[in-house]
Amino acid sequence: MTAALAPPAASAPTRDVILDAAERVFGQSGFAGSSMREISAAADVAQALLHYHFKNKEALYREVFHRRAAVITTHRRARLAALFEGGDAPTLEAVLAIIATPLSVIFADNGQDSRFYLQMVAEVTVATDERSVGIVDTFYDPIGREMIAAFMRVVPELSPERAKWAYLFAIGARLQAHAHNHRAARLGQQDTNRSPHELLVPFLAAGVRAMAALTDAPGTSRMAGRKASKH
Amino acid sequence: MTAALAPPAASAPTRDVILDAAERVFGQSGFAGSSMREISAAADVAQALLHYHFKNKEALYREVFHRRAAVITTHRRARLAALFEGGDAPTLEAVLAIIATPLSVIFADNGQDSRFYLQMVAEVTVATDERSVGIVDTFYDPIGREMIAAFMRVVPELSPERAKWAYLFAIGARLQAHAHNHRAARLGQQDTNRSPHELLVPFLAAGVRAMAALTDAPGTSRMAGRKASKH
DNA sequence: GTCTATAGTTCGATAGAC
DNA sequence: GTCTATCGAACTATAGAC
Repeated sequence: MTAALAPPAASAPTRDVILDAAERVFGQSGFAGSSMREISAAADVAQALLHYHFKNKEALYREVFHRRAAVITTHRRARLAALFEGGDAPTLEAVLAIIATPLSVIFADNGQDSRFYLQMVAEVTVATDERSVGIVDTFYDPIGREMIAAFMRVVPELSPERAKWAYLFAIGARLQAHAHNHRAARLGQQDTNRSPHELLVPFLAAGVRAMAALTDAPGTSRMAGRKASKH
Repeated sequence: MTAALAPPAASAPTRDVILDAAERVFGQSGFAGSSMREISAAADVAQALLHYHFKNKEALYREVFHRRAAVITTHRRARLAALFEGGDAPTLEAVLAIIATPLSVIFADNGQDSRFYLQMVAEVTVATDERSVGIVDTFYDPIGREMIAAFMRVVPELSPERAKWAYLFAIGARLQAHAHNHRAARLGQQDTNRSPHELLVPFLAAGVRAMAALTDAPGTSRMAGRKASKH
């Protein structure tokens, strides 16, 4: 990797310095709660430089997502492909483990760098404004559809409708767990436990299987028999 | 209920008109993305009136939470008490159904009124800034602790640690499901299915039981009980 | 590419008439 | 209690020197 062959011939380092700072600030304060001034101060560059490298605030915001999501989607796609290219069917747990994989594993950092990005993901995932919906549609809908399809392949009894909800429940649980950890860390509370990734996968797997086993009648669950989770 | 005995002798109607508008605007655009001007326009009152009835923007924001959360917490507490006052132990499903109960049931509306409020809850629940954390601590931590305690009563094998994660997973899944529905409604997409409340409870119940049945997480036993981490 | 300076807008909050 | 009018601060974005 000689410096002469840097990606687009533009000054990549400064661009990334800005993106790093933007990720930190946006992650902590959200889109509307962050100012270009604050980001430029965090990046230790002039504010005008943000507009030189990126068109405006929203473009900068989107670029932070683009930089990370491209890597994440590639990673997840590769692991999905690896799971299904073998002869035998993978387990539901293996598919869920892809979603539950911490970003620190994907980006090989100590978790500090990708932490704020996950806050940004959480914001756009629960928000319903146009900007947020557009970002999710662009960067996370494609891999989301592939995950839902994978759910149906490893649990054939799962209807498309329920597979969709399974995915949404999984994303929600994962982001909430992260927010809680992030919050605890921010408050300086010592985390008595490790992150709940070991709990998340079994939790979600059992939930998905239960949904697949549900008969259609709503409200008649009565006791929802405990027969056989086939594991 | 004669009008003469209205709650605090202050002009309650106008206050509520403002709170309704604030809920709508805050729910759609978040705290930082909403302006007092926009809220006053939505309420069709002068902007100065917002500052007369509420000290400032943040106080107005908190008051929206206060108005709703008081009712929600009372409702959940009553249902928890009703569950446990009987002689026999309630099911996990019954406890989870309290969390999954739509706000439209609690407030007896058609779901339009409380929809934006749930967006506000989602925002502060995933965010980690001081304002959001403070609101969750004030309005949702108490009932959250009671819910976690209830989990442990109906599933005695559940450790406090895992009960906490179960609660967080449940909240995350519920809010994510709402955001998806809200988003679909905003985009004018017809919802082919009903809200996933019938799916949510069995999903969560199976997940919680699976967590309770887990032997100590694989590969974690070694880390347990070491002295304070040096960080 | 990076800076300083600033134009033009919007914001939260207040003063004061009624 | 409710309004109009406005202040001062903060914001995004751009112009232009280097």
